[in-house]
Amino acid sequence: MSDRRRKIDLGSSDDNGNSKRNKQDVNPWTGAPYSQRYYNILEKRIKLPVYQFKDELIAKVLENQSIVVEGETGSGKTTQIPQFLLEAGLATQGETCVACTQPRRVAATSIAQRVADEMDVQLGSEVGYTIRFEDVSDPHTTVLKFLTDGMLLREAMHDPLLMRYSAIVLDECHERTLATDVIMGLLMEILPKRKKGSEHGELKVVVMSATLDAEKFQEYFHNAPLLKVPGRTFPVEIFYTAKPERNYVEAAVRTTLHIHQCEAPGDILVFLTGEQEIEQACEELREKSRSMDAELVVYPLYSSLSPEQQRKIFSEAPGPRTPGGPPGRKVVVSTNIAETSLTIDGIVYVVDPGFSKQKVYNPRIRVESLLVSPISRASAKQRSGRAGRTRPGKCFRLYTEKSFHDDLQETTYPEILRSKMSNVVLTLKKLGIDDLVHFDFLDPPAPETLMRALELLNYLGALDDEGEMTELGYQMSELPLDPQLAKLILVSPDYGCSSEIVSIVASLSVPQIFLRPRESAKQADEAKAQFTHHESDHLTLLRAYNEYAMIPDKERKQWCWDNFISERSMISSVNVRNQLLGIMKRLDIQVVSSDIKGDGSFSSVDIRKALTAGMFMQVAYRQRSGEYLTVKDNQHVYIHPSSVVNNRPEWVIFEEFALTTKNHIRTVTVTNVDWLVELAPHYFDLENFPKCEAKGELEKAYSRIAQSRSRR
DNA sequence: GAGCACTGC
Repeated sequence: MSDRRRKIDLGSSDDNGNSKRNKQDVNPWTGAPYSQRYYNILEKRIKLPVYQFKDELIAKVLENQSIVVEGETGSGKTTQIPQFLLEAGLATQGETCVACTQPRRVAATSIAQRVADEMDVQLGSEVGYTIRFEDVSDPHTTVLKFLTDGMLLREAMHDPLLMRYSAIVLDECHERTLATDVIMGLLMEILPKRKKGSEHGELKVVVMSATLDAEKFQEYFHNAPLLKVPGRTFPVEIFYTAKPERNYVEAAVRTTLHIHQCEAPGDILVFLTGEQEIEQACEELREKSRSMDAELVVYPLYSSLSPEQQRKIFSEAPGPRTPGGPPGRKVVVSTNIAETSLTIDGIVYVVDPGFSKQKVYNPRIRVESLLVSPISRASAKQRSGRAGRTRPGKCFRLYTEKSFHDDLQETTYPEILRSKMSNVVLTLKKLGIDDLVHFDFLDPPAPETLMRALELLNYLGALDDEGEMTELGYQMSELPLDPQLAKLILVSPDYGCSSEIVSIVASLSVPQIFLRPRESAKQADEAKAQFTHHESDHLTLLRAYNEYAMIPDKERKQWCWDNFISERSMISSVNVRNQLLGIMKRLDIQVVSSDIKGDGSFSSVDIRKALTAGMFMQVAYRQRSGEYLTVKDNQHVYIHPSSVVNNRPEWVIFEEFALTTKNHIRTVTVTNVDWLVELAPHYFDLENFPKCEAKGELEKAYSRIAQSRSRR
């Protein structure tokens, strides 16, 4: 063992962590001597649990094409393992580099910065990152690159064997994001083509996961060896309720107040499922704690809060109300965002009612929706872990121990089993995967879900009847959008309004632009009324976008505030629009506008026609009874009350089908039956059409068109 | 007449 170790250990310090000032004091990547800061950080790095496993990891990586690393929080795996791969000699400056994927952008950027510091190099030169809108890396010098999993997938579309990489570290695999799952499937195709000694050179893969799934990953990667790295966290004592709770919000409030009164000092984190629930619980907590001896400061936390509101959760807990009195306490009431994306140090108590909102997909009616569902045991463990980051903590689970073991699933259903596949299928087709049925997914989606995706892509013209990708399909795959929106962009020049359509599409790809805080709902509605175009929510969005774009930069913040418009969303829609324009230029798609006067005016008819040409699969028709039915699927739907379209038109196209108390269609635009049969006759082919009132109207439209043609 | 968990390109 020791012999082999010496050969591969290229370490820059001895085993005691004492860096000897010798020739190894020169940074091999830059040729410059190491700074004092490097040695200071090195001392801490050596103490990380993962450091003990450095030689073992390097040996395993050199011997195997894939390995699995199971490491708990606090092990240091994310920052150290990519560096160990560099020490193993896997990267060659200017030729190949090591990639490390992250599910979230902030993680990719902040870890890159940390590792650049540890390696004593400039961020963007030897160590870099790539996320959407931002590439801080250099093909000539970068040897280690952090990137989002979605970004690696994009890169693969133009580099199908991932030739620029010699090793790929997939981090946070246990989260099973859609992109991570697709990349893993893709690696199953790539790895046999990039074995040791092959013409393309070897590609190494390190799959990193926080426990639980390690065996499944090992088996999937053809019995890859496992390296287990312990974490470094504090013990968390778990409590269960004796009986099931009927109302979990009420139980969460009660438990929190109980902790506040009876437990030693330390902050509390409460998990609930959504904004409304959280605001309600916060109000009750404030109300009921007012008369208590110790102060309780309550912060809500969910993603649609502004960054400054989110930052408040990091403020210190308050002191005693009166000198010598009991110290105050902080409680954060949060969605799942605090389970993975946001870490709050100093949490000692966690209250876990055991629910979260999860996306579900119903392929039969082609609808994705959010459902409050029980969490998995893995999630429950992750939540309780949030109590032990700085010292020993306690977690109060508001369900019985029996329920934890018998009712909860082991792990959360991976996203790939809960999503529409249309975008994934388009991407895989672009990557040259022809046989989707036999594509080696870790968890294969339901065949019906894949069928739905193929059907949609065929109707959109992205795939021909043999399932081969068309020229249009190639262009669609280049656009980072859902296939329908991509199609919409590609047809829009035919209607002379691609400039407007890009603005609309950009506005649709960001979170809600029109804000409506409960306490000022009326003012918000009045503000939105200025932008209203009665035939269309899409055109209402366009008006808001156009006005925003015409305002000088320094007035925009105030304008957003005055008009109840989300500044964050507006800024990101401008970014998205610019990215889309860049891709359109590359694809040679014309940018034309119906705004002849240049004052932000537009042609409603042309734009609504373009929308109809792109979104013909999402149409609803008003029955004589007054109810709307979706065309073909015959689902009862209601126009969402937030829509500006309130005169109950006969035909509408819609962006989104939201299942809540009722089946709502949101973001709708008035269309008409003549356009439908003119623009999408292949979809409205009456031979394969369920009998319904809409069918009669379509028949009439077809004969009208036939008559006018014969008259001509 | 309303309730969009969270990411990502």
